[in-house]
Amino acid sequence: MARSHASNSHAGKSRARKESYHHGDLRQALIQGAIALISEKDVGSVSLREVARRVGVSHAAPYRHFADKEAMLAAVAEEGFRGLQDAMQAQVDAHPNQPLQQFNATGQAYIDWGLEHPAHYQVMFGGTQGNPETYPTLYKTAGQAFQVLVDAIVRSQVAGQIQPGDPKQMANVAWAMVHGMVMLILAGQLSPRQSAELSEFGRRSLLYGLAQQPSPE
Amino acid sequence: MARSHASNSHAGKSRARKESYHHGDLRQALIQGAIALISEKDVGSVSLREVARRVGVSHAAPYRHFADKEAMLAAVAEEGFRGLQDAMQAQVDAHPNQPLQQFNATGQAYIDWGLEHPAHYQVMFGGTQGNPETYPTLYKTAGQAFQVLVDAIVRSQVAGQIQPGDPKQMANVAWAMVHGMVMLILAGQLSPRQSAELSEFGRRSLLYGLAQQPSPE
DNA sequence: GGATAGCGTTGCCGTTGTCAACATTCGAGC
DNA sequence: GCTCGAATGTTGACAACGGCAACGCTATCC
Repeated sequence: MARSHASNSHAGKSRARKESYHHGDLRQALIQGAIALISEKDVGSVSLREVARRVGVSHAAPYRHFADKEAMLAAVAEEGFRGLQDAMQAQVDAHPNQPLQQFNATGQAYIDWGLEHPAHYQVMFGGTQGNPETYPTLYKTAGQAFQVLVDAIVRSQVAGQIQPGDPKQMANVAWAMVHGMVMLILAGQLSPRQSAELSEFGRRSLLYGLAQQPSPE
Repeated sequence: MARSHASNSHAGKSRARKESYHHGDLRQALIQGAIALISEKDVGSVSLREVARRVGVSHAAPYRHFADKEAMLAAVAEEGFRGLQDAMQAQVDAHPNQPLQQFNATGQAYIDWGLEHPAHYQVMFGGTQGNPETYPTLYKTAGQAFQVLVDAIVRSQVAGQIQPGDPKQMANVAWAMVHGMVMLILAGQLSPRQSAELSEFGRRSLLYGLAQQPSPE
């Protein structure tokens, strides 16, 4: 629309989308296009060709950047883990010097992120799991997100607000809990209001336990 | 093996696979074939046509029994929930009059089942979730499996081994936990030995809590 | 300024999900 | 027992898809 009289004379990148044969950063454009597409339709019905169409390149162009469709989805998943990590880290930063608050808020941020990006979340966990060797950077990125949780637990332990014990194991348990809650809620068995109650209930259950008597076995 | 000399002379169903035009129970055969196929290859690379081939019918035959591929996978998922429920119920039966043991064993049975049927498990949770209306029997079957857990919690409450409170909510939390653990383990981040440790650690965390001090907030 | 490698395109292949038209069989009512 | 309709299964077709090969454009580096 707005055709400014200012000639975008500077050659370089400002021309951006002009019909240049080369795209500049197609790889990133494909990932973003795929994320957009996935959030509109469901995961299964996403095709490499439609992503390419959306971005405005030919159907085979993606193969210059990804070995196959699975590799592209792995990149999408990786991007998801980055977003998830950012959301969790933001809560850590929002509660300085309050380790247990950080732990709680981090878990809630995880749940919220999953519920806000259901399809993307499914790509992150429904896809190619099993062999970390196949997509090492994906594996590494997921591990970094996980580390945010571990760190919050360690700080809570130092502050005496969480029991001593292997923080990684504790983080596994906490992660399992929030992950399971996201899946259950996405499975459609709970209303949004019930979801909020569940997350609070889950938080308390994990921290303080369900058992009546403290003697194990 | 044991080939009895008893002639299967009675015409009817015993002939089973004879080249009859009609299959007898194609629907069930397709479901079983799909389960077999899924457990061999991975979930995504399962095609309706290959299932049909495997069962020995034409590529369009499945459409007499399922609206589309998704509906067939929903039936596969439903079958999975039945198996899962059976595995859990077996543990309940194995520990009569020991409610908390039932609760623990039920959770472990859930995890074991998921780890033993990874691909099938992914169909159950990776697939068409969201609108219970679409596949009501699937929704109902999943709910029945869930109920096994709820019942075990109620009995534990009656026995004074689990705190009073909404058992359904508690079951949600427990389900989230075991489900999350299965997903984490299937994601390949843990060795089998670590998995066993995790499940025990998770059980204790859920029952007795992670927090150092019992005062909330 | 010409080679070269990176990036994108076109064209093609086999496979898939799905539909429509046709064939076979089973079972109910005469 | 025969006929006829409803189930059930088959064949053939179509568009879309993932993936490969062969080719074209263009930026860069000597």
